[in-house]
Parts: sequence; structure tokens; C-alpha cells
Amino acid sequence: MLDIKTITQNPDRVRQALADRGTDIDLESFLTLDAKRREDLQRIEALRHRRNVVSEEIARMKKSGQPAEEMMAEMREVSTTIKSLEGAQAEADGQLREMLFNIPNLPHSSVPVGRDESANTLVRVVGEVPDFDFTPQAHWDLGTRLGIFDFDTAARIAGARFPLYFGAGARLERALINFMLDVHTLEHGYREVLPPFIVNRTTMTGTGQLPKFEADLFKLEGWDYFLIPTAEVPVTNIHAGRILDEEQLPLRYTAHTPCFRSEAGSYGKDTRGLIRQHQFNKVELVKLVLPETSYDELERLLADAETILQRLDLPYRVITLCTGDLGFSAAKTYDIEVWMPAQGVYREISSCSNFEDFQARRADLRFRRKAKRGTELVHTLNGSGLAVGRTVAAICENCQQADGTIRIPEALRPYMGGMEVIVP
RNA sequence: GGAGAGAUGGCCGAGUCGGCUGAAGGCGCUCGCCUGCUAAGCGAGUGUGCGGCUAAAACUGCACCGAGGGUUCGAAUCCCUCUCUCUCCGCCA
Repeated sequence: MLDIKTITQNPDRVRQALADRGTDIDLESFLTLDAKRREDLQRIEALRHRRNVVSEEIARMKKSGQPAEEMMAEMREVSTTIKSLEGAQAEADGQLREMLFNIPNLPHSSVPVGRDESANTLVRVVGEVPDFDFTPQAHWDLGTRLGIFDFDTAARIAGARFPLYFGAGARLERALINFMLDVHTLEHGYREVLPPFIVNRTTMTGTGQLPKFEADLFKLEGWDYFLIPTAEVPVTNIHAGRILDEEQLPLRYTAHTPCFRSEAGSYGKDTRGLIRQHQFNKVELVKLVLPETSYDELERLLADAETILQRLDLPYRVITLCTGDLGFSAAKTYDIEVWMPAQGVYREISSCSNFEDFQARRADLRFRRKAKRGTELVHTLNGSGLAVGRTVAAICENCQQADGTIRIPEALRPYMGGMEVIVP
């Protein structure tokens, strides 16, 4: 969420940002409501001040045995007035908060302006796209033939869009998780976390999934609990509501979790294979950093995620999302897209974002500078490092061989017990 | 699942019959002093949010003692609901 002051003091800047994002939000009624709220607040505070003063006076009089009936009667009225004003205030607060929750983050100045993904800009293309002398198979055909995936059985057990891996497929998934966690913890300086996979409403609100995107989540019936759609949610909230010391920053966490997404509204999109599932594994990178370092940290985060693809010899490209394609909470996002030969397209495999203080304000993530009064909000960042299911899909397709077997990237072989090729 | 206890500042911990407690005391931390080594001692300071005033401070108003509601002129203190923690019993990987 944005700072109310940002909106009231720079309404034009906010208006422009919303326009760039292609969002239509009624800022005027927000500004009017806020002005009125502040006016009312002053009245309430003046009345409360009077009540405090007179109540003290009453205490004094009672102690000295003087009657205070008149004052008490007056205060009864004052209290009633306060109570009714407070009621109105609470309502206005609620309305303002709801509006605030629906205003997206301001895009960073380096973000290209544009309506949709066609305005995204290419940052770099890395790796060699494989040149097959046969027609490459889609990973779902390949994997099903090899007996490492079984989407039909998964659908019978759970439903569409659920994974079921066997043998070398299951091991490949596990190998990737371990490989990614090892690289990030041992080489990139992240601390490994194993967080809850189910979180409460406050936590979901802290990172911005709620209240706007409840339909995208799985909710536990009879509980105010949700399955996490990404490790970003529990991990970013680790320090929610606490004040960190400057020396503790930056905090860098990595976590492997399953992710659960309802994928509401995506019917018909990517119906086959591992690309879009209700449940998938992801190794996530999360950072809490000093504000002045957050854009450098974003570049490092992106590089950390790219390292995984480079080690696996998977061809990919990096793009910067334009204002119209940017997620609700992000100020800037790079997507890493891996090459998928069977479809002949690049598919998103990681999304690395700087949220600046947008999540921090919601989740109340603050820090105190050494020898300085007061607190400041940290900047939060996160990125996939990487989506595991999609990495499996990419390996299947990029490393497939004419005979329908899959060559395992060298970096992964130690994690596969030395296996070099997946055969039927 | 059953029974009981509790939730106060960075931490520990006091709050009596509701009023003078933003909150004693201690620890920690910061600054200064003192002491010829690390130690100890002395003094001062040390929450957050939202407002007002100010060039900026100083100063000042309101709120916050798990969360929400109630009683009252006035609540950390009384009542209700919820959440969480701890202990014992049961069950269980």
C-alpha cells in the first residue's frame, strides 16, 4: 500500500502512475474523504483533550471531598459526542483503507511505459537455443512416454492441473530443489527457511494477496487460513510488525515450498503439462534491504536466479515488464523466460521484483538506523529462483534426444546419483 | 479434545480499593565523566503512530499495556468475545 501522504501531497504523480498502469481509480473521492477524515480527527482530539483535563479535575475534587456532579454530567455528554464521532471516523477509516488497498504501487522511473506485454523491453538473451535435427516433443508427451509423469492419474486423484511424478521424474524435481537451495545458500549468501505452507489472513494481507486477490487463493473451509501461492508470503512476513536494527540488513532468505494457486480464469490456457498447475514447487528468494540499496539488490537477485539457468545450460532471456504488465505490488519487475523448443516460445520461469516499501508498509516491516531517532520502512524484494516444475519442463524439452530420452544437465548429475540420461 | 494459568516498553518484571503510570525497578543500549590495561563506578538519555507549532529543534495534543467490544466523568486495572502462549491429562506422526 502507498503512504497516504504520497497521495495527498503528490496527487498528480499518483494519477500519472495509475494512468501508466492502465488502472482506473477514483482518486478525487479518496482525497475528499481523507480531508474530511483529518478535519473530524482534530475535533475528536480536542474533545478528548477536554475530557482528559476535566477527568483529572474531577479526581482532584473527589479527593478533597468536593462535589463534582456538574462536571460529570457535562463529561457524560462529551463522551457521547466523542463516541458518535469515533463511529463516523471508523467508518471513514475503513473506506479509506479499502481504497488504499486497491491502489497499486507506483512504477519505478526506469520502467517502460506501455499498455500490455508488447511494451515489455528485452534486457538480454543468454544461451544457445538448441538446434534439433528432429521435431522436438512437448515435455508432457516426452515425459509420459518415459513414465516420469502421469497427468491422467493425477487428474483422477485430485483433478486437472495437478502433478504426479514417478521415478526419475520425481527425483529430478527433488534434485532441482536441492541444487537451487545449495547454490543460493552456499554461493549467494541466502539463509534457508522452511516456512508454513498455510497462513492466516493478516499474513496474506501483508504481502498484498489480500484483499484484492482472494479468488486466486485456496482457502481452508471453516478456517480463516489459506494455502500459500508462493513462499514470498510466509517469508516476507517473518519480521512483520517488528523493528529491525540497521546492522541486521540486508536479510536474504531462500525457501523451497509447494505453491497453491486456484488459477481462476485461466481455463483453456496451458491446459497440458507442467506449465500451469494448482500445485507446484518453487524455490523462492526474498530480501529485506535498506531503501537506498534496493535497486542494486534487485540486479543481484536477478543475477542469482539467472545463475541457475546458466548452470543448467538452459537458454533464456530477461525482460523488463512495462507499466501495464507490472504486478499490483511491484515497482519494477524483471521476468526470466526460458526457451521451450516444442512450442517455440520463451516461457516465464522466474519473476524478480522490487516492491520498495509497498509491502513493508502493509506488513509493518521497519528498521532503525544507528544513532538516529525514529524508524523507516525496509524495502522488500523477491524472485523465483526458480519455479521447479517449469524447470523440469524446460530440461525435458531442451535436453531431449532423438530417441526420446533426456540428457541430464551436468550440474544436476551429482544430485541424481550420477544418472546421465533418463530412459524409459 | 478436556482442565487450569497467563499475555505490560529491546528484554526481564511491578502495577495496590479503576484516577496523579507511557507506565516503578532491573537488564540492555547510547552519550558524557571517572579510573592508566579487559573490569568496575558515576551522571544523563533511551517506544511507536498520527496531528499542531517551528526554518529546524525545543515544545505540545491525541492514541497505543495481545485484538475487538462494553461499563464509567475517567480503565493497563472491572465485564464480555476472540487470538496466542504456557502447564497438566488424552490422542497422535
